[in-house]
Amino acid sequence: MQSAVQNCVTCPVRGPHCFCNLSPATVQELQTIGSRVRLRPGETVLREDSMADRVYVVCRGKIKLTASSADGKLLIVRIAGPGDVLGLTSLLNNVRHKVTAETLEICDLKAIGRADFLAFMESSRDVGRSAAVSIAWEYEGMLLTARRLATSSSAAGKLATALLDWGRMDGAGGESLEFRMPLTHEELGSMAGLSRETVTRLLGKFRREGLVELDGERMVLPAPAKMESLYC
Amino acid sequence: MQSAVQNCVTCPVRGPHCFCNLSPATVQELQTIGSRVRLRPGETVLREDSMADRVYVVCRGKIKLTASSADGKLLIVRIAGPGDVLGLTSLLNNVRHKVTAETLEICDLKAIGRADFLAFMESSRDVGRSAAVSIAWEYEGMLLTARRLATSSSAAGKLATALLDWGRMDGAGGESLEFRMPLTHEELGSMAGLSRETVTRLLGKFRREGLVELDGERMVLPAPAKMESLYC
DNA sequence: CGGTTTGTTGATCTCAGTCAATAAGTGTGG
DNA sequence: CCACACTTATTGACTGAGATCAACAAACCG
Repeated sequence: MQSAVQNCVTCPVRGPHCFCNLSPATVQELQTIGSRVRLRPGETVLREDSMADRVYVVCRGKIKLTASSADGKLLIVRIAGPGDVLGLTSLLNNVRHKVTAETLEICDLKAIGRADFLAFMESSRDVGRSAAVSIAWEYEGMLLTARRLATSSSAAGKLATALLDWGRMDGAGGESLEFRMPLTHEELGSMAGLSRETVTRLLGKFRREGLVELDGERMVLPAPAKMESLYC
Repeated sequence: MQSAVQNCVTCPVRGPHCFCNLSPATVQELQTIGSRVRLRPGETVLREDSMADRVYVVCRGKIKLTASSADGKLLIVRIAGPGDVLGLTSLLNNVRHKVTAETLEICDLKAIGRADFLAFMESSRDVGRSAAVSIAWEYEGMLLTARRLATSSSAAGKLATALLDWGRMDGAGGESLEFRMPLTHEELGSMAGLSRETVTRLLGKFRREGLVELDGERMVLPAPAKMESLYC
């Protein structure tokens, strides 16, 4: 039980789009509110259509966000990581959640009730700013997703763009992109709006063309530029 | 030249997701910064790939936001109206614009330079909050768009969902949705990810089925629930 | 072990994109 | 007012990409 991130003040998670990127005084205050939660892989953090009565700050682990349509088809919205906030947009809009969040790994979260969070936002001016930056970052990602879905006409284009987006978000920014790909073909299909079988076929094609290398969960895109020019 | 909205303090635009929904003192300050711009229909407010060096608050008129892919296909992101802010997410993320904004009518805008806006945000705590709420609202809309694009498999589903989304955003919330539809078939196609011809065919089909009534720019969806259950 | 999820490949079929031709509307200038 | 150009809408025919169905292999797991 020692390894949970216990202290916002000493926590090293401070990316540029990280919600916790606050002034020292405000971090102190953040430390005093909310409660810590530890979840095992596969647990549900928040559920579509439920009321947004609290927000969760991700301290450790990755969390899959999905949105579903009436007939059960899924869209993988994004994979949230440390520094992200879950449920914030729904809470601010005072509407029900439109996404389901499910842990992929062991996760540490900080849960903050609605009233506490709003009070926190009123109390320090950098909270609103940080929330805005955080949501703005999510928004830009969502925009890329929507554009990809709307404008890539071919299945190859959709899958290639989805892989490139993922790799650029997750991996190092070198010439060849290398990253973990924990999703099944079915889930990749959900991201790109394709069927499971089509994902299999296309990955095979990409591999034969030398655009994708696969080794278990490890995925490498050796020539992202070429991939983009060919299919996107 | 009298009709331009000249004063933030007396301006009546104060929706729940409106950026200008600020405390009186902050509105006073807003009034003192930035400069007013009037644009005619069809003019460009901001351009994809340009730097986000200012934000625009929409005071009057409607503005079409589009995102384009490498091969020139368009996605209509949304139609912005009074109280919306343009360019805010790009400015906060310090990246180039990912959308192009073009006026549909005569528009009054308030332009605020990057530095001024950031200073404004630092000066009053409700600015950050209001910005966060504003972006959160855009985010939710973007999420709906992406979900629609990803999960509606059939063309009819995509178009029906696009029309329903549009009507619910724009029109009254009664049993039958009635609203202005200023978009051409081509543009509707861009919203839903369809070709122009398919839009024509589907609108004809919907009309024959009594799901859509058209009279010039006026569009009525007499049975949104039925439409949703049939196609979404 | 058996059962379930995941990956792979082939065959078929349908939906919607594309091409083409035409009509209808809209504005412009003579 | 008409001729003209241009945009937008409409309909038909064709075709191809990808979903679906089906069968099976491989991995995973209690």
